[in-house]
Amino acid sequence: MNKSTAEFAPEGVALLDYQTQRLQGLIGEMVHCCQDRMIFQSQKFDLPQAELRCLMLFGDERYLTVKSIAQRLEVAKSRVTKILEGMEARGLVSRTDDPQDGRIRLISLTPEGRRRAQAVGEFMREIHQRILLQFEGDQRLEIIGALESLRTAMEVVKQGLK
Amino acid sequence: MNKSTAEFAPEGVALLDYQTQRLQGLIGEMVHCCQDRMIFQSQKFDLPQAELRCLMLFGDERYLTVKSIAQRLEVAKSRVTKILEGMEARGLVSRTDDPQDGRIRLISLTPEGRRRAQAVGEFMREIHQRILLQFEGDQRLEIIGALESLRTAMEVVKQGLK
DNA sequence: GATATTGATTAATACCATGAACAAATCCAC
DNA sequence: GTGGATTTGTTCATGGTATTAATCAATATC
Repeated sequence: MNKSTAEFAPEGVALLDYQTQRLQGLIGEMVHCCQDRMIFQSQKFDLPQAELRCLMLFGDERYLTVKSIAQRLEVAKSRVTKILEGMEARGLVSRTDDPQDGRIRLISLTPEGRRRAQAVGEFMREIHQRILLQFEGDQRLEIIGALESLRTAMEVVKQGLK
Repeated sequence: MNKSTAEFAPEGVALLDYQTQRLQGLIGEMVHCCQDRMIFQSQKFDLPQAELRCLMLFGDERYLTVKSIAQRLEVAKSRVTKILEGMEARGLVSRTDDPQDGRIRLISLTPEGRRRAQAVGEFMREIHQRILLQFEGDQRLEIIGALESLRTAMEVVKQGLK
């Protein structure tokens, strides 16, 4: 690093502190931006955030159980019961009893639920594509690469917490 | 791009779709990681997330008002009243009447509040420094640069939504 | 067949957040 | 300076998010 730029680009410990603060700020802004987007989505599709998240779990899978939904959303089963209550009231999911196992309730999307899920998925894809399209091909690779490294580093630190 | 790697690195529209999905996934993982960290912090410092966020608003400033806190936290004033109620019960803030303007309540951190704020700030700095320290100097610059570009691109797209 | 386990629901509790209605203080215009 | 508008903060009703403990029915295990 060029020593003549010391006034603007700190060195040594000062540099690390500076970069740490910068990283903290940038991550905070990104997260904040994503949260705003989720609120926007929730309003645009007129669904509580939790129901939206639940809606997007049914990728190819025809049926899910309360337990599997709870695991994927990382919430308690009782929370899922509440969420499904709302979604059923909106006609997005239907519950049927498993003929093989009477304890299990099979949750599936209604046609309306599938339509909504597809619309939301398309919207999310659109958003992220628009972000990417602001960059040239090479820069896209760089950014994705950097993000991947960062994500891994963050998970490592998170594991260290536990 | 080398055509012989087409099986693993898609081209053209397929490449864009692939990168879009990748970006979406990575951003999602990062946000999720941050949210987990906030839950961890909340437990570690035995404070609700909203109170933690509020605690960190008092940087140098001696006094804040309910209104200014509401603006910074981007929540309704009535929410701030509730948050401060909790913080006061924990002995983190004190409210005094403004001698100049009887409508205004001046909110300030108690010594205990300042201690807590400092501890939380130190913890956050530590976390982000640990993330950075997993990279070499050059890579740190790259990642921060990429993150900055990405942040800006995300804000641009967000503005386009509105 | 008695007991343990599993899957789902219910109820109690707590946190996050908003909007409407309100009271008190201040501002401002005349 | 009095009267109306604005500003500041609180209270209240409501709704979304999420957990834990208790419970119940069905299944699995022995």
